[in-house]
Amino acid sequence: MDTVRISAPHRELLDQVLDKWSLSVLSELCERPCRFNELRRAIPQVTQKSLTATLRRLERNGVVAREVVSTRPVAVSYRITPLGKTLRPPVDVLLTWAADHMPAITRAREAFDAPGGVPGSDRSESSDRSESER
Amino acid sequence: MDTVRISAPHRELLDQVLDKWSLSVLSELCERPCRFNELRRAIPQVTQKSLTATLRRLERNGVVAREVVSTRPVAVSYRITPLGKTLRPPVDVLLTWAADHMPAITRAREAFDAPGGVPGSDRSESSDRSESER
DNA sequence: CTGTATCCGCTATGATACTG
DNA sequence: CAGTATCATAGCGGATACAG
Repeated sequence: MDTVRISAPHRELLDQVLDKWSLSVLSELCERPCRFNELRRAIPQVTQKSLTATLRRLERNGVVAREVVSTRPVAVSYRITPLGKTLRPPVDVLLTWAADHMPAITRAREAFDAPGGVPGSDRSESSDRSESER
Repeated sequence: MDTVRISAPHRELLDQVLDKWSLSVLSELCERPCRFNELRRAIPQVTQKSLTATLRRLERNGVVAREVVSTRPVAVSYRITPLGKTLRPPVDVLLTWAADHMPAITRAREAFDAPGGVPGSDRSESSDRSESER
């Protein structure tokens, strides 16, 4: 009844901000401003290309700011913006959720991926699940 | 300074639960259990294939339950699980954030995508910034 | 009704090389 | 250091056909 009903624009927005690497980057920049390569080191799995793309997207959405220092060689620093900071609590809530329920999720996955030995875990017919769950 | 530091497993988990259609589906199932085609109607943009995939993934992660009623033709009902319900507050916070900051984001995007007429909006050199980080 | 199976094109992503 | 350019590949989403 309550709960904000999701709309297309909302989904699109969250797609931009909560994509594959955004959370990691945001989480990192919330701690301190970072240079490009600092971010790479902090998030080893991301490729240069994807990191660049992510930073651009975040910059475009106004949550991250890019600063170029004209030294030689140039130094570029990324930092969270005020708007970006407002994203912190929601993200934090999310990460907390993830941390809290990780075990349950893992269990659910294992049950689902069950080697087939477990009866009742079958995904076909089962007129109704009156079975004493859990 | 604190903020939960994101880890690979967390990111992977959120990728599964917060993907393109998950929020829409979850948001729908939070309201009431739904049949497959009810969901399709509720989320017109999703294709059958993607909806199936999304439901499977959510089911695997234990946030959605699938119930098959052996009528003829069969009826399948999806509902949110207790675990799935715990996802509600975080998601709600997120959607609220999106709603609240949508205007700011839109403005940021327009500034970024600037037709090139606006000086200073250029993404290259901006020599200032004395620099001294940590 | 509720899917599974295919083909297909687009995009995202990774690996690698090159530039200012 | 901080990217851009390019190529190759993987996976997703769309459309369509078919099945229990």
